[in-house]
Amino acid sequence: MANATIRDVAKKAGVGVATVSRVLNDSTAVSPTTRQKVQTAIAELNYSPSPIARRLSLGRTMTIGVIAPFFIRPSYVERLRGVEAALSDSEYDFIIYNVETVTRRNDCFHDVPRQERVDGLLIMTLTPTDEEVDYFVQSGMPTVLIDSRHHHLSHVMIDDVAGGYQATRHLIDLGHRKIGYISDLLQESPFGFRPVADRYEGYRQALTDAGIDFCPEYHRQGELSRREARRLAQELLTLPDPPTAIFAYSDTQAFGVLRAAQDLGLKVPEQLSVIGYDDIEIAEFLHLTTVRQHLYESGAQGAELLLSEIANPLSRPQEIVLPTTLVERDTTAPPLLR
Amino acid sequence: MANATIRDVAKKAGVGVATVSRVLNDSTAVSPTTRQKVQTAIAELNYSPSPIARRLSLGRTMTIGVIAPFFIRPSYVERLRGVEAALSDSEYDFIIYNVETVTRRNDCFHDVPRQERVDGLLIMTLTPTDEEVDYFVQSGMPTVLIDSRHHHLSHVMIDDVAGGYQATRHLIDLGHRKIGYISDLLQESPFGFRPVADRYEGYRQALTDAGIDFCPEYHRQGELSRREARRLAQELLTLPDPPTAIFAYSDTQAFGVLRAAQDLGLKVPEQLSVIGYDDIEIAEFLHLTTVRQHLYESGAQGAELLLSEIANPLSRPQEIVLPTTLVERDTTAPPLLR
DNA sequence: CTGTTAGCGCGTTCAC
DNA sequence: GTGAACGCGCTAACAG
Repeated sequence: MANATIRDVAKKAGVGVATVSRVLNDSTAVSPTTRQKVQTAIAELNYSPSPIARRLSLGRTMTIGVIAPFFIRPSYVERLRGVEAALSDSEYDFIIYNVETVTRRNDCFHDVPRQERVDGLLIMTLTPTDEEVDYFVQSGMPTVLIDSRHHHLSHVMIDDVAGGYQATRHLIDLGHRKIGYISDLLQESPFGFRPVADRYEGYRQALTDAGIDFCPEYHRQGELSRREARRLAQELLTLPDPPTAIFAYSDTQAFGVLRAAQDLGLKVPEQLSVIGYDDIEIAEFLHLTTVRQHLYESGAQGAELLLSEIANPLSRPQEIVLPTTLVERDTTAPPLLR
Repeated sequence: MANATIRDVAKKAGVGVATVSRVLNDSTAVSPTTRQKVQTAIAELNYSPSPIARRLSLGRTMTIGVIAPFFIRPSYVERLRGVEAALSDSEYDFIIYNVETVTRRNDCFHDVPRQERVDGLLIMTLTPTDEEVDYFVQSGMPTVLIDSRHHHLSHVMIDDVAGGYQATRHLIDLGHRKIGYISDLLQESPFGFRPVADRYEGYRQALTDAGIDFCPEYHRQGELSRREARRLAQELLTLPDPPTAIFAYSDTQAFGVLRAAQDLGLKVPEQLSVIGYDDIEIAEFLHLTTVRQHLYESGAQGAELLLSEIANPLSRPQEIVLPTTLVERDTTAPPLLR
């Protein structure tokens, strides 16, 4: 009973293979009676068409490739979930290319398009160079960027400038004037992460709009980890004139800040306000005020964008910008009066 | 420059397609000079064989399916990471089938094997029924279970009985006699999760071995969520004779217990010891004593088991049992003396 | 409406 | 050693 082919079905139903193919893809009209015959034959043989043969014949792989540094940060899982949901309704499978090194990144960008393994590419956070984008375009590979941006490619962005602004603004509205910012490394992001520069820009802008001078000493950068953030926060908080509030680039880093405050015996939010970014699951548990990104949506919308691009290859690059949401919890409050 | 085929290469090198195929798969001996010709032709044409055509011809899909409720619990991501690592060295791709409902579970179990989409199946935590296992076997589909068990299928298990025992034993060794257990729903696990029953068994066994009577009142079950665990812990802690220590089925639930203690003004670990299970990332941050599972390894070893099973279909089912590790942090201590 | 036939790109017998 | 021809299972013209 292993595997019936379309020919077996055709024979059993007493029709030609093309007819079977027709009822399978209901492309052309088929007379109700023959359709019926074919369908019962299919049922009796427990027939299921071979996707591989179908793909070869169609010249399409019916799968899309998702390239991302998935396992480095919790936020990717949420995005992936959105992708999965959007794709599970379609005929497309997806295969994951996990990137944890620059070498691997380059390999993926170079090999995946030419290997005819996928009909489209979904790239998360990683930003391809102009050269690489040209390569994608020339290969005729539909490509959508999520959480990254390029003018030749459709992309769905989270408005990180606005998010950074929103976080900073919240602190300002509470009355803070001395606002520290602990961010990911701005300069040497080997993968070229957009959000790092964007959130920083939002921070600066909010300061400027409120007439607050930017104090370089209040901006610390370090590897995205709790430990490093804790160290940086410690530096910040032991300054002669320490900030009364700290905005962290990510929730993970915000937790490091919280820890530093705890180490120094500073009460949050009374003596120090802390705001994070991402709204990962634990954030709620720890009552962290943060900025929520709509990660699931970004994945889902990116996948749908790609699907439509595959269906309609000539379309112009589209841009979707997703907003962020301020989630007020218990780690921010007005500063103590002097 | 889109896509050269094997025929183009053959023509350019002035040989037959079979020869090209031979150097591609270095199956049969090819004279060094012709091999050289072919290889330069391949390089000049930037040729890359079509995986799809290859698969059709080979009759193998070169992809394996991974079925799991991935996005429900953080621990699956770690397992998946192990799978990815093991598979990225091989020629196999993998497709994720995410299961969030019982319907979806049944669809996956039924459809995936017959659709000739995959050469092998990796099933995480979900336990197929005997009937379903028969179906897999009859379909000739190599299948490996991770974190689940069946005598007809190879599987890699985490020794949850030992883990439950270990957690409970740790509490006992500290001097506790009144030990509560907050678990996932034991009865109506629609997916048939093994670990639920196993950890419970470990808990009971440790109690018995220490000569402590099992107190049904101390065992509470509820949906695996922080909120529900918090509610259950509250019940436990407001008992006339409350437990001095609580073992939680998962770290997530342990956090709910911690919260309940906080609500009631109970100091941890002085007035209440809490131990979790999983050692998810936040556990370290919150200094939770817990039992670590080797999740990454379970994924990696499962994938390798499957690969070897695909290569050698006649092999007998194998069983791999991975140990657990007690991670002592700051939420457990001896009980207060009366 | 429906059957026949020619590919899709590659592996693989078979003769040479 | 090497090339020609067939087949994997399906779709898409092209005739009827």
